[in-house]
Amino acid sequence: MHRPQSLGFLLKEVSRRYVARFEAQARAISLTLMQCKVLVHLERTEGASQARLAEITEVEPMMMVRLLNRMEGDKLIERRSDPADRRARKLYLTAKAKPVLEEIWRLAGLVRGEMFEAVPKSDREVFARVLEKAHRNLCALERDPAAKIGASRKPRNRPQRAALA
Amino acid sequence: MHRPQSLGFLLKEVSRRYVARFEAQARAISLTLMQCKVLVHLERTEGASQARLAEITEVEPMMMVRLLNRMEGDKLIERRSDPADRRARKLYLTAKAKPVLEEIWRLAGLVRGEMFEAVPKSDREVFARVLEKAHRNLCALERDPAAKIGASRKPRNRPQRAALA
DNA sequence: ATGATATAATATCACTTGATATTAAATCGC
DNA sequence: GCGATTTAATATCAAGTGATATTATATCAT
Repeated sequence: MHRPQSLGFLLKEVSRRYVARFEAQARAISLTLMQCKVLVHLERTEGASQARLAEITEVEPMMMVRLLNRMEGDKLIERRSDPADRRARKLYLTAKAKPVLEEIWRLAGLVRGEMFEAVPKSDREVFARVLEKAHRNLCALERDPAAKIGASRKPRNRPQRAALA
Repeated sequence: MHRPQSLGFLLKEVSRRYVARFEAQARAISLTLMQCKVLVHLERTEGASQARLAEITEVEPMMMVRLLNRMEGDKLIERRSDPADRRARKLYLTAKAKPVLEEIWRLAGLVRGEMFEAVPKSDREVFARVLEKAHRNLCALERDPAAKIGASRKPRNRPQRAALA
């Protein structure tokens, strides 16, 4: 247990455990981390369309539809039709969402504290800066067609059907 | 784009993009990151059972079955029955796996370099240390029943079926 | 030794997630 | 203005993933 491993494997593992921990704590408000993320971003962009919010939160549009369906049912958000674009729906938080947002921030701080237990402040700051830089680097690679990558399909985990050829 | 956000949200996002980038590069060898992780760990524990390898790699046993089914079909690993325990199957790398492992390490280094582009070495080291500490902290929380967490189910993203009551 | 319990591997099923298709309405080129 | 293209939201379907059940075998307590 705890043996050092490739940084990439570790990064994925820490992320997975962080999400699990956050969601364990967030069960009291019955929200997933993604739902919380959407609420947090929506607070700063009320009136945005689903497409805009999907872009900001880096969530697939179809996933956004599902998250919003759920949260609309929970009366946390409202979809109002946009008079300027009859395709779009403008998004708003409900009054019920306000205290939920406070709780989200409380939980975020709580779990961050648990994760960084015994990590000095200066190290946390370096960590945050590196993480932000890594994010920018990876985003740039995604947009940039520079790094040549083959065009084949993503590999599967399950055994492929035995090729009958 | 790139606006600062909660560290937890960011962590998940960076992890997701790292995995996507790694797997884009790994398409040439038709392996997912999880498959690579299993191979890497298996190299150091040849002869281990599936349960043992699942434990080491922090992969669910059922997922391990599926990964191994796939990789056995690809002739990267072998399952041999254990004479000392007729339930278990001991795992071994095939000759075909050796060059694949070298390629995995090459890709891991490549993508790490891309991710940490323009990040000074000392910051990378701090980042790695903090990540390892965060991992240990989160692992401890999982085992430890200390932090009281409710017993309800994980919330769903999809709208729950309208309760007919 | 023998029944009770635990463990290894796997099957099954339900739920999640991602890719693609669909539909309606906007915008663009002319 | 009008057809071609793009975009917003959503539906549909296939594949991934996790929880639990299953089966065979091992271990433990007596």
